[in-house]
Amino acid sequence: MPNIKQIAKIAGVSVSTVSRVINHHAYVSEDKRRAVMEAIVQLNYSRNLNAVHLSKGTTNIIGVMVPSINHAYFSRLMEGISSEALMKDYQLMVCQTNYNPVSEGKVLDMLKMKQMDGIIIGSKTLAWEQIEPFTEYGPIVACEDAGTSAISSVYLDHYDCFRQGMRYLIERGHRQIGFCLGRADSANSLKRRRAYEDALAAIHEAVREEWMFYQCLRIEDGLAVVHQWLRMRERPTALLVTSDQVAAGIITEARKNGIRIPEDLAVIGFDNQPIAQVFDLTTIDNQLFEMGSAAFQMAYDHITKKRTKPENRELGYLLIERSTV
Amino acid sequence: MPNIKQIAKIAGVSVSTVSRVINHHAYVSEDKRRAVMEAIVQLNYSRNLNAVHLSKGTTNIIGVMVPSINHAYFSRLMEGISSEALMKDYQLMVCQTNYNPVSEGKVLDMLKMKQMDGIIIGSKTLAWEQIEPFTEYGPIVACEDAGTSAISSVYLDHYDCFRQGMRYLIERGHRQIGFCLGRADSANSLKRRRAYEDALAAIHEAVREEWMFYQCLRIEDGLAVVHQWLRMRERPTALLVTSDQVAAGIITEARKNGIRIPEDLAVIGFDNQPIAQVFDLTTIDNQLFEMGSAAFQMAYDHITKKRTKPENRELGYLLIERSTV
DNA sequence: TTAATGTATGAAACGCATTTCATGTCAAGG
DNA sequence: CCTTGACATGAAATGCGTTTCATACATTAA
Repeated sequence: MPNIKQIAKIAGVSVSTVSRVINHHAYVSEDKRRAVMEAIVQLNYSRNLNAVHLSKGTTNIIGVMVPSINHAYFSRLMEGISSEALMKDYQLMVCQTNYNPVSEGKVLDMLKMKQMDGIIIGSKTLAWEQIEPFTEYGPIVACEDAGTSAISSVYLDHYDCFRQGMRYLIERGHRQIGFCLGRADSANSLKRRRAYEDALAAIHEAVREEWMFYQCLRIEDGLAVVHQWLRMRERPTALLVTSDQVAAGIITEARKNGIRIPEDLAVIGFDNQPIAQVFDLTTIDNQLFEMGSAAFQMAYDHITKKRTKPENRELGYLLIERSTV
Repeated sequence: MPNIKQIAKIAGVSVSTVSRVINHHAYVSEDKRRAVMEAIVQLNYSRNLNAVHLSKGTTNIIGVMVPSINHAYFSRLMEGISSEALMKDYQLMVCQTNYNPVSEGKVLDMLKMKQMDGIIIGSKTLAWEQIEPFTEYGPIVACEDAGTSAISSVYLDHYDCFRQGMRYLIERGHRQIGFCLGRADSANSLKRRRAYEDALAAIHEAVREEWMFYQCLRIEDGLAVVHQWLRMRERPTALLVTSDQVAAGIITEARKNGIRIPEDLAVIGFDNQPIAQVFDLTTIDNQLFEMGSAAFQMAYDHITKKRTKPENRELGYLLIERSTV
């Protein structure tokens, strides 16, 4: 593989001049520029990016930490990140962690080892305090509320959001309400559960453990929810489901079992994914794509403007009224 | 940021010894090893991976070229790649191309510039001849039939596969059969169309342009198919749909319009994604996950064993009988 | 006892491009 | 005619870890 030195020799110039030509610096005479260009073509030369990265101290790579690559939520989020990264000529290093703390730690280490200029956290299991020290090595932007930590974040208020979903259901006469969440102990889930309990308290309804479904992450998880629902003596008349896919699974299985939507069971989804439109699903749009692109922009700004203090940006959400409530 | 030199100084050894300790080489006395380890902890040292990459000439990074990050097909494929990469301690650089030849070229360039050790092509628009020259810089594995080119590949016989779908429908009495494909001019689509035409010819049925739907990529694309179907005077009684998502969209919209599945319209999907299970959709499982992991393994083998001749591996497929035919 | 091995360690070369600093030329302004 | 700034170019330092080569001592086999 030819290097800059060989180009310099063939073109009859110094390596500095070659570098200037490659990087479009000013102050290179037309003759030499042409000579260099010709040498580059002649030797079929390409820069060794590892040398560039080492020399510059940056890589134009952003790490993306997600528990799973194959999940509608993260796919949409990554699409937002990617679209922005593409425009800024940044590459994405997608790191699947499976919520494994060791894997998550490895991603953080890669930032320290200068393999990437910054990290966007889609979701994680490590505590903020364990992540915080790494902000020293580059911007870390979380796509969830990072609270008072020194981590930047783009997020939405899931308490509010859930409250609004509850309000919407209650206004339409529902009092028997259940929910479907993902990880039981995640910060978001805890907030949602609190919103749920507060909303029920406000209408003097008791909280029932059996109406709370956890580990609802994928479309197929909707089936079990319906089967459990069918076995209950007292059933919720509405479900707040934090994933359109799960909601779609519920609706499909419900219809198969003769359950009318929304008469027998009202459903509100989350994310406003394409599947929600197809199912004519009432859902809360939480702007995942925008969250992804905002997260990238934030990381990018910190890298290029060398900002250090964390930034927090709250995004809005929007209840989309369709036919499942 | 501390470097290996400072560690060496503090530990009272040479940089070679530090490197040996870090890389777990033999022949380092216990005293020095400990001294080095202590210095590393003391200075909170981490290697600069860019220097490592430059020095070693490899990066342990595999590039993944996909048109879209947010698409069930590629998500599943990438999941397969990722699971294998995780085990081998490789990182994934996911490059979204939007089928833009310029973007695709950039990915290939990154291989040449040693930013990655190999490339897995999920799908592309460039011609094989344009890709071939880059195999010189590292293994390129395509997740589609690379024909007689010098590109390695993991693929399945989409002609056969489509023929089998057609046979299944014909055996069940269908003669009016249509299909839904993605890109009209992709190699796979052409093969499928050929299989379709051959199958119809075998039962002496004419080919009808209006029963061929293209650009069917996402769940929402199923709606338009149904609406067109409704407007036809003569309708196909069965559709071969090369995506479970699209099939699910079709089924959902069909049911909404009172079309009975499979009585009025039989549907076969492709991929055997979770959504197919939920919809109890008859589908052809083409082992996307396995394709992804096989592709990674192939790339990995070429990197580590420095093989050069291309390899081609055909995977099987399996028709999953469910209730939509 | 000698030759051959194994263990241990450091100096220096190597991978490659960027960037600062120094130097030099030439034209415009005073 | 001299100063100043724009233009042009190269030498050398810099970023950092890996690896080869040379060296030296301690064993072990012959």
